[in-house]
Amino acid sequence: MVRVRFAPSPTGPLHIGGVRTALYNYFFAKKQGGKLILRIEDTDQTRFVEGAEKYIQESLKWSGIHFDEGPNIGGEFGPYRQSERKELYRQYADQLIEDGYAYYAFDTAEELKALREKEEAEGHKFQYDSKHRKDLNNSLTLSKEEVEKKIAAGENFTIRLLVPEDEEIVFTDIIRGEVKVHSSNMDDKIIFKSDGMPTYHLANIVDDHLMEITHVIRGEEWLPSAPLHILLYRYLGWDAPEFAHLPLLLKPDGKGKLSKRDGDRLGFPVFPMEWTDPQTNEISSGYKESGYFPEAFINMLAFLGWNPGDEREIMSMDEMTEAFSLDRVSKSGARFDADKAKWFNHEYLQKYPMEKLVSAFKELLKKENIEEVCDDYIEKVIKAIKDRADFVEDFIPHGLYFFKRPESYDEVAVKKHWRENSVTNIGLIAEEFEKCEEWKADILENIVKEQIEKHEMPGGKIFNGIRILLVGASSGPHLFDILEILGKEESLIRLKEGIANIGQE
RNA sequence: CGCCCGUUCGUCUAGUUGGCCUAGGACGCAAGGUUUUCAUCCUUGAAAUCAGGGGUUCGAAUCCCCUACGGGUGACCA
Repeated sequence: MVRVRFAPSPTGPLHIGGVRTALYNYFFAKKQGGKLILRIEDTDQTRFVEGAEKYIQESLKWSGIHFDEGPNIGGEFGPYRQSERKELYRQYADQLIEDGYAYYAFDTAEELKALREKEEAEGHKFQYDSKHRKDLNNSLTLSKEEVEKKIAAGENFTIRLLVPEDEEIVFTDIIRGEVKVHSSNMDDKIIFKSDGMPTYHLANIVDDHLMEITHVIRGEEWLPSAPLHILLYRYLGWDAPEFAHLPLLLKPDGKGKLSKRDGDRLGFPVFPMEWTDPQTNEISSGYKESGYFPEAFINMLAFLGWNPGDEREIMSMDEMTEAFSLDRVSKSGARFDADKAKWFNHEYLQKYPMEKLVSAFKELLKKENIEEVCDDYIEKVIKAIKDRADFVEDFIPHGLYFFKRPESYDEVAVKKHWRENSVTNIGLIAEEFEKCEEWKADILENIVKEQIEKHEMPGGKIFNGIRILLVGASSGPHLFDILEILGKEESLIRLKEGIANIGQE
């Protein structure tokens, strides 16, 4: 049975790169009939952010990524918050010390910082590794008695992994193939902090093992520490899971991975939902609030680094799950494209259930103080305008005139299309409209065309003139569809009022 | 700077067992059409000498090596 996990740290809002990682884990688990676990990695108390965990859970839920186990869900392998598993980790660190794979280190953070700065000033780099550990303050250099004394005296200590001096660490990444790192390039990472908490590295390995995780699918930024994790599994005597390191999501412009700042700078959301920073009250926009459908958002995100291998692009969660495979994930980072994101939403909007669109549009109209419009009418309007909308919110700029007579007429359009004889010509057409018994688009079209021919009117100016009177601008769907939807009475009022208004100018 | 990972149209990518690739699709862009608008729709087009250079081979985007460039990482953070 395949078991995978998504393990975010609640240090702020989850950004879309994280959502994508969760998504691929979800696809992988569902495809294999396995389980998806949510684990909160909150071993750093200093970076705790109020509301972040709740935000993460809600965002994932909105995105349609559902977990089989996790905090607030439960499961046999809980608790699923590392802060609640605190007591578990120490024994494994102790076991590593006993087996000679780890050691106590008494150097303070300040001492190490000073050392690092001094070495760097001289042009060297400092690493707590096989070269330096014998000169530092730890249980490898101190006598057993001294170590015991220090610990008994309550002196702060950390536990570091004893990395072998000369060994090639090799592992296979599902996406990248064989990855090799020489141990001489690795440092003796702290696995247990002086505050009594494990570091990510230890907690991660212990939990993945205890929770019987079979595949670790995470971002590429973890690739450099994977050899360390391999070592940890080996020293603890456990089988390592398989690894897959996902390519990063890059900034739309320039260089580097997508970051929090990019969204506001370039005008698109970097987060699934809106987030208010509890410290600064700074607001970061979200896909949800920007009008994206979760289905479109997820579809767009999935295609940043993966594709089904055929030419499908619009795919449901189920279709993508069915088609998903880790060996179809690309190796290189994907640059986020805001235009394509909009396109995805546009495609979903076209197929969205009409009754949902109607109620969403109704909400928007309410804000414009337009109420008590029947659903039938709203539906007709949506059908006429939705193909040119990317978001439900676009219905307002594209369709408000169906509910509200124009209060002014676009100057540029009037100048371009309104002629002195427009008053007479459109007046004639309006008279013919009065006689019309069956108010249908094609019939109205015939009436207009007959009149144009009969009186040798300039066609383009007539069409556009009528459009301006009805809409207030020279845009919108087919003219005769507008007339039909508006209905005879309203159309005639707009024509007459409009002729009076513009004609006087 | 060290180590690791990567490099096909502006962007996302197809191409994964070398020949069907004079490199395909999508977004975006441009032009034309829908003898009326338009932010829709349709058609067409421009757009990658497959980072560069060496090999291997009858044949390489696909295999190997080098270089360049890009990215990640280098905390008692995850």
